[in-house]
Amino acid sequence: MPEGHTIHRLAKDYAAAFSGTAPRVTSPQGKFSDAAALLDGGVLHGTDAHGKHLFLGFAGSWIHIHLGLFGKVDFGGTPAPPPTDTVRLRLANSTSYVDLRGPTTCALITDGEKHAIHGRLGPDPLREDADPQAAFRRISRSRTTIAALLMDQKVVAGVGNVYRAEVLFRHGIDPYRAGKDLTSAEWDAIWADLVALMREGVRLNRIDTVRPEHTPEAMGRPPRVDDHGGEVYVYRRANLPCHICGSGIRTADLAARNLFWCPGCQRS
DNA sequence: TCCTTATGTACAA
DNA sequence: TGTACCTAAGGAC
Repeated sequence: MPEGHTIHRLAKDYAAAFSGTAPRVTSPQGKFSDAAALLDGGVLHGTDAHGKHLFLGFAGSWIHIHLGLFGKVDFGGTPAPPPTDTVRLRLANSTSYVDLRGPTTCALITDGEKHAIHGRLGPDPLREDADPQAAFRRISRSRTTIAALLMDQKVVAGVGNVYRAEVLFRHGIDPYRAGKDLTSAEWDAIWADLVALMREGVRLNRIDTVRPEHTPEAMGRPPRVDDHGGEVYVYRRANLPCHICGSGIRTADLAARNLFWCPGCQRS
């Protein structure tokens, strides 16, 4: 689940259920018990998200959450069921509960530490304060592939393996092209597309990247939903025919992640 | 019941 | 570049 759109959606959902209330804060699994005891009964004043980092605001401190590859969050109404022994953090008030499992990070941090995290992250297409030119300055100076640069959170924050593969497909760009060979106009178009795709991702809580004219329905094929919840052009479609040109979708290891692209549609 | 895999990151060598 | 970390689902036996 967790690319940037998931985290921004979680920030909204945590705020809707708990902002302005003083939830019970517990750590059934135990790894966050000391901090939970400090926060228990304090008011959650708001939430924030930058890239894949989620922040829950309490007086004088923040809970910093990063889901990593496995982290999951589940919301529910009262009465909350007994927590299972993998729940790292539970918030519960008179109407809702939310459980966090398997995060890479769940830590209590100061304002200053939060500020430092923002400082090391690149612009986030889902944040109003984002400066896409800051990303282009790094990209246009780099010999690294555009596929790797899009996954580098210091360059752009919030893009993960699905949006990376899909946005490069939508712009017909070979994932192995060097960042320095990307034109300013190409970057502007990619950025605008990421903003639109990721906003839609927050709204629908899933990743859909296929244009209306390319859906199976529009192309006279049987309806199909990919097993990650949305509909995509190339992500995890290795060896299947491209929706547009019919070429077999290719896959390769790039920086320990699976890269997917269409050799017919992404030639340069 | 075991093995693989996953939309991620950090750190060691 | 490799490895460690965190969890759960699905598939092979």
